[in-house]
Amino acid sequence: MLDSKYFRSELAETAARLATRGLTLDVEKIAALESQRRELAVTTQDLQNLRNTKSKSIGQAKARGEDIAPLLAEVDGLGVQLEQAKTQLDAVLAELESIIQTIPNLPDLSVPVGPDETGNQVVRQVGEPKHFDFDVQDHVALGEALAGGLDFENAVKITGSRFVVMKGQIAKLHRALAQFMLDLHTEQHGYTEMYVPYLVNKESLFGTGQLPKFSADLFHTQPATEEGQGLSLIPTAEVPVTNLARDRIFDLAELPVKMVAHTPCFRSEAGSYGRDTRGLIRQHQFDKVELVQLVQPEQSMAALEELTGHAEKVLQLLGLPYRVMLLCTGDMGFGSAKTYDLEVWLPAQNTYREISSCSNMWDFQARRMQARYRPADGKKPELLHTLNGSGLAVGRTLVAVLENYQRADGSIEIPAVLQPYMGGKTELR
RNA sequence: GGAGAAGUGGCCGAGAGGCUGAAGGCGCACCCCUGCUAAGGGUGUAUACCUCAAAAGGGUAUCGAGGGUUCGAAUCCCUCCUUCUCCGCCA
Repeated sequence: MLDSKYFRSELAETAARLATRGLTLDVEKIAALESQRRELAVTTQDLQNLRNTKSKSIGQAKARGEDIAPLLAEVDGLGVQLEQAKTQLDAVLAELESIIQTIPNLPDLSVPVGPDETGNQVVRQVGEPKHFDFDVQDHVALGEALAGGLDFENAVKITGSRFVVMKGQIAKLHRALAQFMLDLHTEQHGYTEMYVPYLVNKESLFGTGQLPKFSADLFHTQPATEEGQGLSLIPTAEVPVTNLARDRIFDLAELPVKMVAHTPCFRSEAGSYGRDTRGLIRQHQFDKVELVQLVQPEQSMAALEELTGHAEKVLQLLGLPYRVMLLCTGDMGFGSAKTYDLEVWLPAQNTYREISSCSNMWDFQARRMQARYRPADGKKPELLHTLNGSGLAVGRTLVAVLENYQRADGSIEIPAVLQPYMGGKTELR
């Protein structure tokens, strides 16, 4: 959520910056609501003040044993006036809230302006796409041919489309990838491993920005038990992990907080049917290792570079060619001020595909969550900055490993860093 | 799931319709005293918003959450949430 003070005082500037994201603000309407709010707030507070003062004098008069009837007469009607003012104020506040809650974050000034993904910039390209002297197969063909592999048919039977069953050595490779990532981030990059709930409440979804606007992208439980009522499956570990900071005030010494969690992610992807229907790329359920950092504001941009580097390290160690994209204003997510996407080379698609998205959310989520830190003893708490990034999406990493490490006979070489996690095995066949 | 008890500031803990944004203690910060240390004394110590050019000052809200009663609610009533104890069930 944007800072309402800044929002109201720099309405034109805000509107201009949001326009780069393709969003048109109804500036006049907002300004009108804002001045109404101001007026009604003052009226309400004045009435409350009057009521409090009168009530106090009634109390005092009563204590002295005086007749309070005339005082009560004075107060008569005050309650009704107050209630009216308050009702009006609440209505205006609710309208303003609903507007500001659905406004995305302001892009950082270093973000290129562009309409959609065509405006993204390649920041760097690491590793060279490997040359294959045979016809490459895609991960579906490779995975289904392996003994103990990817099984899409049975997933359809037991659940539906866009789910997968993994069996045997592929299931193990999938697990190995997640273990490898977790170990790397905890042992080399200083993150604390977290195990978190996969079902979250509305407050959490509001905190990270999924609600109220993106309810349709989520799976909501239609609960069999009362306990489950109103909970939703997490679309990313970012939700539970970042919300650990909700309603908290951190000491400066505690920052930065760096957390990593491996969780399944559930997305209904309502608008995306027809895209990537084949294979593991776009699933309703997938595993992801998520990095989250809570930092003081001055350090968030440096932290974004660091966090992106941590995600890149996974690709480097796996020997997967990739490139880093700086997303333009038109392609960024709702809460992000600046986002780098990592795109891994997929030989079968002959292109780079997103495998990680690393974002600096600035104070956008922190404001929704009231996640703060105390800059110094005795100083007022300030909003901290939150960052998150995939490190990496496990399913897509599996795709990348299968496709990039395939051999002419359909067997798969296991990258060296994964072999310890595979009981020393060097290949799948 | 059944039966009880409880949720107050950074923490502990009083308060049981008005004089309570909240006694007292601990902790913390600053100051004084003490040649060090220990002990002692003093002052201060929530958050958000509004008003004000800023500061000072003033105002409003907040005692788990939301409603209600009342001129007035931390205090009374209702609903919900959470925690604890005992029983049951379970991984």
